[in-house]
Amino acid sequence: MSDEGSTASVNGRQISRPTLEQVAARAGVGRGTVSRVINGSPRVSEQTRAAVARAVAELGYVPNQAARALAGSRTDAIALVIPEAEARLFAEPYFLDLIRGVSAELAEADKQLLLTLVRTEQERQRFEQYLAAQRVDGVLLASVHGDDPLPDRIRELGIPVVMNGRRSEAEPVPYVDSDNIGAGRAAVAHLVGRGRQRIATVTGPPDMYVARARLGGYLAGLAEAGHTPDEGLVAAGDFTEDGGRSAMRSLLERRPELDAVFAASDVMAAGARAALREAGRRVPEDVALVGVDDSPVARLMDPPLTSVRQPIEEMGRTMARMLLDDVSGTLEDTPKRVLPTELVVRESC
Amino acid sequence: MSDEGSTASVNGRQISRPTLEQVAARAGVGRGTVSRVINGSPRVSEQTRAAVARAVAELGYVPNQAARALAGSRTDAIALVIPEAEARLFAEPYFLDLIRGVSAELAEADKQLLLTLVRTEQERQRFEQYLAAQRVDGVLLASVHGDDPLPDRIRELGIPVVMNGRRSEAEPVPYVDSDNIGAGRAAVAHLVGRGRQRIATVTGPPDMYVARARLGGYLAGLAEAGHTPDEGLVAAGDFTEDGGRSAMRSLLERRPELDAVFAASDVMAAGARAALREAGRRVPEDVALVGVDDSPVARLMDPPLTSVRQPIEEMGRTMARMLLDDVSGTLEDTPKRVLPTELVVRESC
DNA sequence: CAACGACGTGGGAGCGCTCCCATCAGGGGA
DNA sequence: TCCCCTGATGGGAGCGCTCCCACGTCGTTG
Repeated sequence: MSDEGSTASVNGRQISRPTLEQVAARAGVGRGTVSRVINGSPRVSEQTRAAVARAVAELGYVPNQAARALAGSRTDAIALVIPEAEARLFAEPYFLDLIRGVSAELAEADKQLLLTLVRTEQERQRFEQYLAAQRVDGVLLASVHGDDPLPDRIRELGIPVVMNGRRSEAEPVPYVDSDNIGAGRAAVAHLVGRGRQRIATVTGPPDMYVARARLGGYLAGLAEAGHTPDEGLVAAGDFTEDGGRSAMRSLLERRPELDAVFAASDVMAAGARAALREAGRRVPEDVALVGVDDSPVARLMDPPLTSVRQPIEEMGRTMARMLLDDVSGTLEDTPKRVLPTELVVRESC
Repeated sequence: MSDEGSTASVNGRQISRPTLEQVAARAGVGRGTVSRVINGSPRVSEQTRAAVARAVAELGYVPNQAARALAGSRTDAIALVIPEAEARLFAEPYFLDLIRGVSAELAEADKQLLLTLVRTEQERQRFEQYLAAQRVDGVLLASVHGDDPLPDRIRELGIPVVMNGRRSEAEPVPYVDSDNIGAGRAAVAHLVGRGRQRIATVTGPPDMYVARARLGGYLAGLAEAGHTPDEGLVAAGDFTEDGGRSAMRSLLERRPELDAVFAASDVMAAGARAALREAGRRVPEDVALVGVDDSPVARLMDPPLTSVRQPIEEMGRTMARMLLDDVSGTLEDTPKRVLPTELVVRESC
């Protein structure tokens, strides 16, 4: 009775899960040999390998993860941390796409995805406890603000991290970002190409690098087209629909003659659209509109919104790959990757 | 050197995590006593408890999760399984809301959320391996089709399961669903109240219970209003925008005189909206439209869409709570919970 | 005044792995 | 023929915890 593996009762019946030891007995080999086979070590003869494989199949053996983690001090799990506030704010499919990419990559590497939505400061601290409890081999961080100390703290704990986006131009922690400057430039270039003269922008909150970068792209685009920048044509939003609406109102008040708007997100573009309709401006006849994200709302807007697409899922995959490399020690130090964006033209300009 | 806890190197420096043993030594008590304090056992004197708490704080002790799982055979982790295909199909925020609810509830109970997106049949099988590896204490299943054997298989493994939605009227596995029949009835009652006479419906795929239930609600609503059902007013979609569009086209062809449509999802309603526009029908003047989900696209449609809201986040919370109860053994057998839906009236009817 | 619970406590015995060292055959070179 | 090296294998020693039994030490009861 003492060597039957762990058991669980199901409707009174006992289901028992075999252990390494039992597989070894069945295959007529030692524990170490079975372990070697399971972990794909080359130091096993072909014959033995086959015998062990047979025993594994016959018993339906699956290694116990907890025991592996304890003995080998690695968990085969990765945490993805998403601040709850952001999950509401952002064009919502963003995080689903990101999760999809991360998940796909981790599945290929046979790693588990631990999803952590962080709501409060208290939960943040609890998250650091999890890390200390050695539940994960590495951490992926989505949507970090400019002054967030978490990435550095995690690194201090000796745990590999990769971020989605960066906190500033000179980000010391490994990250994967999309080309936000390029996004702004592409949008402006397109509007200029359509003959627009007075191009405004609705930006994100200035404490986020992504907002500053898109604004930078907008300014660069204007400069390249020989336009003079005008502060009156820049209004700050906060990545919400309401924010987009009021930013647009203030733009219309200050510069009623504007004929195009680059909104730093589709959601803000939707708000801007509403403000334009209020003011009796037609899109695209009177004012052309471009957003960022190419989210489903862009397709559904009236008229459908031209938008700069980010390769979100690909960012997720890249982050996961970088992190796994870091965990396994095959990583260049502090890598940064910036993925290209792409303008998707629809009827709004 | 042999009793210093596990170590990890960080920039060449060594960070060591204390063990129970070390806390015990520091507090001048035995290992068992520290364990009791950590786990909140009442069988410890107040004085000892305080001494241990101090030692824990001084050393920054955090219990090693792998060791706990191995010795205690529980992982404090729950898996949430989402079929990848569905994640694309559905009104996308659906799963984010669900995740949010689950995550909130698990965080309160100090459990981890393991997110599993299942893409292929192969990944499904790998998931069963994970279960066998005892990585999780229980499983939450989202979006199960009528013939899915997975829920039963998991139960056979002796692992607690709760599903989101059900496979049929007589679902043997614990589940949390929303009142889909009530949703259909509410939509029809509203349309009837607005004087609509020829009310059509675009349904989901008939192999999903949720689709049949909403159709059932539609039929019940008609019956309650004294309307005679007409098969020509029923067209099957597949929960996609395209599906909604072609279903609407066929409805218009068969019953050009229809004056209202109940679409079984917002996404299909968006497709139907497009088909109506094509056909020159105005919404709501010629045809009134109601959807289900109350997703962001409903608000953004033109005109904004009346829709039946499901309490998605609340479903997530309820599922998590039920599962945790099941895991801890404090659960009534095979509980079912059906949460109410709510009509959100906008300009589309 | 002895016997007896109750309570608080210490620590042995695992949980199922990985790591690593010792062992054992063979085969080739001196 | 003997020795050494290589490749394959067995199994001890943990990993850090929980479970549980055994051991005082009291206050209480007959």
